[in-house]
Amino acid sequence: MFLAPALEVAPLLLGARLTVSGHLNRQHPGVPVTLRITEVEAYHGVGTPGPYDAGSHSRDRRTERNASMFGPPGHAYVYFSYGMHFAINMVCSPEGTASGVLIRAGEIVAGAEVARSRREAGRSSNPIPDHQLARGPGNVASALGITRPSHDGLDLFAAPFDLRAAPLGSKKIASGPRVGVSGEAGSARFPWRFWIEGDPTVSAYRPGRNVPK
DNA sequence: TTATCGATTCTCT
DNA sequence: GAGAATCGATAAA
Repeated sequence: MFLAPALEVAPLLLGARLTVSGHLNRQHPGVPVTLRITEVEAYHGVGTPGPYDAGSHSRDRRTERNASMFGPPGHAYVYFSYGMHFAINMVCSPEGTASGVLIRAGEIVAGAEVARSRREAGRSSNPIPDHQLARGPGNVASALGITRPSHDGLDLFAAPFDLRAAPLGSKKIASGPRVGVSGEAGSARFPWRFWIEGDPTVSAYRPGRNVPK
């Protein structure tokens, strides 16, 4: 087991509340939406103590895409994925080094109507159940109205964000391999996914390709 | 219930 | 040009 910034921070984010005021989202502005975080993943990058993390965007060097992961801790790294989704990370390591925690899922505890209208925009099928409003990293960003051009690199502890720790109570934390990460980095040797056990908002596990036992 | 597949575009090789 | 830290619909079992 390895110890490094993102790995220390990831479990602490479970149960925390992330509020995003909607005004930066031009397509779907609205009242603030608050997420109770229930699932996260840690990623290591350049300059972070611990093993080489082949699943990390910042595994080798700084690029235009991952630049904010090398920025100050406590800020957002927002990336665009699979041609259609955004996902948000909290940067964890000192400026100049890279590590982050991907916010994978949560429960919408305020602003559910705005979140639902953003999620359902452009789709014509069944209404989305409450527990699926922010299930999966792409859905988290969608429900909160987060995009790369408007939110990448911003401080998570200042407007339009407001991140606050919250006690987890009697809930238990579970951990396991990360979702969709290929190769050894997606194996049980990297149990860097953390979630609140039994919570219905936690996303489904999907193994990456070529993951060894 | 589980498996497969298409959508869509950015990033790096 | 290939692959990607995904999602949701549809098909199969």
